[in-house]
Amino acid sequence: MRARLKDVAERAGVSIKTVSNVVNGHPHVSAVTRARVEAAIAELSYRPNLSARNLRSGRSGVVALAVPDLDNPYFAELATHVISAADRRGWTVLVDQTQGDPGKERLVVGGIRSHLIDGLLFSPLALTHRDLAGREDHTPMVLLGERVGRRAPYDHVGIDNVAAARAATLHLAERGRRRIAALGAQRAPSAATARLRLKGYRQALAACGLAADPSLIAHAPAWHRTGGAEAMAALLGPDAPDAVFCFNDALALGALRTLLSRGYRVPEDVMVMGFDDIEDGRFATPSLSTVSPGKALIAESAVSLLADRLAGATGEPREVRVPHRLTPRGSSPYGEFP
Amino acid sequence: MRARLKDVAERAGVSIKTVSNVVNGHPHVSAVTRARVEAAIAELSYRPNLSARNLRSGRSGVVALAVPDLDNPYFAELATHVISAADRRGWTVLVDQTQGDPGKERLVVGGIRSHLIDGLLFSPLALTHRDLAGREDHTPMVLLGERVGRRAPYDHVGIDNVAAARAATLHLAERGRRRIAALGAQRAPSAATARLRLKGYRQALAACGLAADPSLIAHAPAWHRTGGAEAMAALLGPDAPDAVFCFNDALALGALRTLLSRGYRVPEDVMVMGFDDIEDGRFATPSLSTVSPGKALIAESAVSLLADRLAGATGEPREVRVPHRLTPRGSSPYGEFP
DNA sequence: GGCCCGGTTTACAACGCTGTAACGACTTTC
DNA sequence: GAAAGTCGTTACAGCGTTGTAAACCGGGCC
Repeated sequence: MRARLKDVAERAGVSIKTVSNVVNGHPHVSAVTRARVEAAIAELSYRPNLSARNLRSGRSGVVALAVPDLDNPYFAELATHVISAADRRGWTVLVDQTQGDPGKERLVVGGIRSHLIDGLLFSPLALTHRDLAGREDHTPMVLLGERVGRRAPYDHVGIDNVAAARAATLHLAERGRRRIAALGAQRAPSAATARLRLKGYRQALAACGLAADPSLIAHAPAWHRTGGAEAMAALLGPDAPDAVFCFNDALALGALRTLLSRGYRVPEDVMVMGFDDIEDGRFATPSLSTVSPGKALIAESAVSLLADRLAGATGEPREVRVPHRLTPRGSSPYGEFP
Repeated sequence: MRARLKDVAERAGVSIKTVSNVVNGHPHVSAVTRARVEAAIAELSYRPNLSARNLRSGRSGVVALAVPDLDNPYFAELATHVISAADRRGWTVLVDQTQGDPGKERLVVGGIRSHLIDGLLFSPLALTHRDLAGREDHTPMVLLGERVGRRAPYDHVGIDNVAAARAATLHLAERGRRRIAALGAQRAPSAATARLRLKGYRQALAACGLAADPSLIAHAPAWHRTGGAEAMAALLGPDAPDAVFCFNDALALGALRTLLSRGYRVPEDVMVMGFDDIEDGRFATPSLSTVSPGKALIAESAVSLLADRLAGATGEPREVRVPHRLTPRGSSPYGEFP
């Protein structure tokens, strides 16, 4: 059987509480006693029982990260950063996959694991502010990605999607492209990110005096490669675009594949721009231009906001805007084309 | 404050234990009482305190999954399957990233979270059987990937790497290639997977009567895209290979990039074969031929083995070999080339 | 009517830990 | 030399839950 405080105490010839004090690094323990206790701890290879500690203290040292899907490289990369940031604070991360399913998302915010976790980092996909408004669980929560409703009383970390999408579109226009398509529009009421990126795209067109041709807007119900490949196919034809701004990198990689397999040259015939800066894009051929959202900083900010709440901060919900960066690569290069 | 059993009991006018019985679905609770208790539970939106339950029962319902890095698409995809498989059994998954660091790996198997988790699924990278042999923690553990040492007393799930590598190499030889390179060899004593795949490669060459040219074996200290790109560059030159078997898909995608950017045609000049069947490979141009290791089945088997141990199974360590499949795609197609 | 039996409900203790308060021994201060 | 403080250590209670064992209650049987 595993050793308990009691066993260590008996072995060291002190009281249980003294062992507890040593374990927790309390002051007012004499050097001699401390040494004896530490020896006993080592001999029995004692480890604190976290369940008991949690029960007593109400804290578990575990935070949950709920994302749609770790298959998605963006979330996988975000998760590594969150785990690192949490680790730096001595926390462990428990990962929930919601699959973007409203039911599962509701379970997560409803506190399905509430007694196990101290806080929740949640990247919602399907839930609207309505769902969050009625939240009964009181575990601190920080929202990642798009803000869900203007009034949701939760800390939020995200980027300025409108500005980023505008910059990405302008980047294509600056390279002389006139028929710039947008790929990844969505109709669902919860698709806030898609709406904002489309808005930025339209602002950029307007700023350049380019007409907003509705046939250049391609919808994609899900933002993965297959959807990008299909949506790109729908854009091609007699009036094919000369550039396409995809609302994320997965869509862009799918689009790239369709373009190349149909004999289009990238970037010469069609420039491609993504969003997210996932590792794969860097190694595509040609390498994928993209918007880099600073994932490490997003993760760090989110964990930091949560840390404040766990430390008892009660003020107004805070809004963190993490800066983004345009990262031009081979699919939209500077310079001349033949 | 959050409701406890006691609060529900008072509201329903019964004892604490009766509420506990209802919550746990015990028999011998009258329909009337059950209904009253359930109403009270709903009104107070009671949720069991998992810490207390764990303390009492010694079970947490949490299993840990320790992988080198979620950034790596192979592990990200594996993680999604593990999380799903665990979810089906009502378990939650806590993810640890070891970064392939021996120190962190040792912490994980040493039981750093032992009181928090019921079991451990561990995909070792750096640890050898020596490290595992002295394991003191008694949390059930199942090893994923390469077997660490022949005698480690742990259940293990993996694929037949030698056979898979042999099949992949033969596949290239069958398409008429004679100078087939291997990319991803490693010298570290812990690099069991690399050794086995190299062995399969050599067996295939021998079976075809092809000479084993040492200059065709490229080393890569880490199996990511950058390493693949660099190793591929080292293989090129006057005696460039006409096919390359990469020990995983990330290496292959890096190699692909080097080949294309240097003007080689794939598959005409050089065929490329990967290993792992990650999503990215499917969307590369050309799409990447690979070995599919059945990740869903690996995850399911591992969770199932762990479930048996948690249920008290004590027999000999079990060895599960999950079948693999050769998945030819554009980078090594059937048919003729100009 | 008393007794036993089965289903239903309950009191109690314990899981391992830590905050509180109090204790004893020793030092400092007037 | 007595009072006041300081330091190191301890006893105790309680966090919310569940297993155990015992109490309770009504119906069927002798």
